[in-house]
Amino acid sequence: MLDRKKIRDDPELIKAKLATRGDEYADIVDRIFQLDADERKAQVELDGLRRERKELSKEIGRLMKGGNEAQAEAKKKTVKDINEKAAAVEEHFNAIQDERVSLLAILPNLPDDSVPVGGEEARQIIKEHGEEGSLAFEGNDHVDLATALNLIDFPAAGRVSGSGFQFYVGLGAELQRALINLMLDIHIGEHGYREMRPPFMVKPEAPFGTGQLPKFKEEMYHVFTPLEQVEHDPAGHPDYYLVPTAEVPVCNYYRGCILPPETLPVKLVAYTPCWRVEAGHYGHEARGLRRVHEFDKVELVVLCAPEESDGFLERMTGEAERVLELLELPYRRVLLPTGDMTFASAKTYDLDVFAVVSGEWLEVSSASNTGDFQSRRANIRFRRDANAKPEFVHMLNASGLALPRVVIALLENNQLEDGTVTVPDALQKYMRGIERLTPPENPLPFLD
RNA sequence: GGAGAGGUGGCCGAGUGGUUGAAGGCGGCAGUCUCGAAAACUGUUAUGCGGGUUUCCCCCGCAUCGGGGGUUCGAAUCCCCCCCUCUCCGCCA
Repeated sequence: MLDRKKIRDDPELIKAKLATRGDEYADIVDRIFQLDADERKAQVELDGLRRERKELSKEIGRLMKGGNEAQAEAKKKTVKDINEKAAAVEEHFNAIQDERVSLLAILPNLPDDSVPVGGEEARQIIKEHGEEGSLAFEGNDHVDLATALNLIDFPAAGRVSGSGFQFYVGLGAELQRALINLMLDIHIGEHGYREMRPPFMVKPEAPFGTGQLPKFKEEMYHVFTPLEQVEHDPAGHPDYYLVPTAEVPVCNYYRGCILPPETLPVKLVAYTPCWRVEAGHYGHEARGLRRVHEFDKVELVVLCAPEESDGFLERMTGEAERVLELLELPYRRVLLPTGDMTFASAKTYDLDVFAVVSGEWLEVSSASNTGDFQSRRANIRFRRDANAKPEFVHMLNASGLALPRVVIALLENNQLEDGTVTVPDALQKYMRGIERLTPPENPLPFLD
């Protein structure tokens, strides 16, 4: 959420900055500017009326005590008139405020000045680590490898849940666990994060806080209480969202709170499954593990003082890179341009890994500084000193990492000509010392 | 799922219709005292929005006692709905 005062102070500047993210925002900013002025005018009027009422009511109390009923009754009439007027002003005020708030909620964050302006073509490759490389033989892609090695049963997932889901089987399932544990251990042990296991279903307020709602409602799975219960109890527990990323529950951990001095920075790491609708993506884009409805991810979240967030973005991105280095995967760091960033972000780095057979760079991490955009929405503040005024914290998140595309690169890049796949050193101790993925002696039949 | 109890400021806790945004205590901060500290004493100590002044200094107003709605000239206080917490029983991984 942008600060309404910023729009009040310099609407043209806000319009210019938002124009780099899309052309639909100028009108909204103008409208908010107008509503803000009207709202304040209405508030002054309303506050004045309420003040009058308050004073008169006190006076009535005094008159009643003094036995002066006739005068009291006369004043009551006056207050009733004031109330009628106030009710009308209040209705007007509420209508303006509702519109202003809902418009403000659909404006994205302002991009940081260091972010390149433009669309996909303006992406900047900041850093490359490792070679794109190629295989000395004709390799298989991850779907064929995962199937041949009895790691992932795609047809079974289709039967049970539909496309976009997977059954990880045997070493495939172990590989998932190993990757999750490796990542968690690195971030906890080497990078000083605290692990958190958040709820996987959240109330609508949570994705509002992080910025998925209201604009991107259609990208999350929505879970409803059984109809019978709702009829029985219309107001109770209306709905939940399945978390699209751990960022949603973890960032909302301190929703509505004022953090005492010495609390910051708060560094949290969480593993969760992530659920995404990903509507409209089929074909090559979605083959195998490229784009799925449910996947595993380890996520880093930092809450810090405003002056520290720039530094944390660099650090967190580096921490995600560390995992790729341990996995010995070639990667590059990309600075996203204004038109490519997610709604809440002021600055984002993506990490892409190279998958040799697919011949593509695949996004496995996204590290974003959201500044005070999310903390305003989720109302998370802190005090520098015991008696200092509360300030909004800065919030950052970074995937560290999302598993499916890591698995793609791991399988494709590490395959040998005999069809087996080597396990990187760092991962072996998480996989019972297994050095190579080979077809099991008695595979679980994958049946079409 | 059944029965009961309860939600007030950073914390504890008073308050059942009229200067109560809220007594009292604890904690925090500042000061006095002290070589210093403790103790004691004094003062201060919620958040948001708005207006004025003006720029971070103050003044003023409004709202907020779990959330929402209602009654009333006036609600922390009365009524209704919801949420949450705790205790006991039941059920269950």
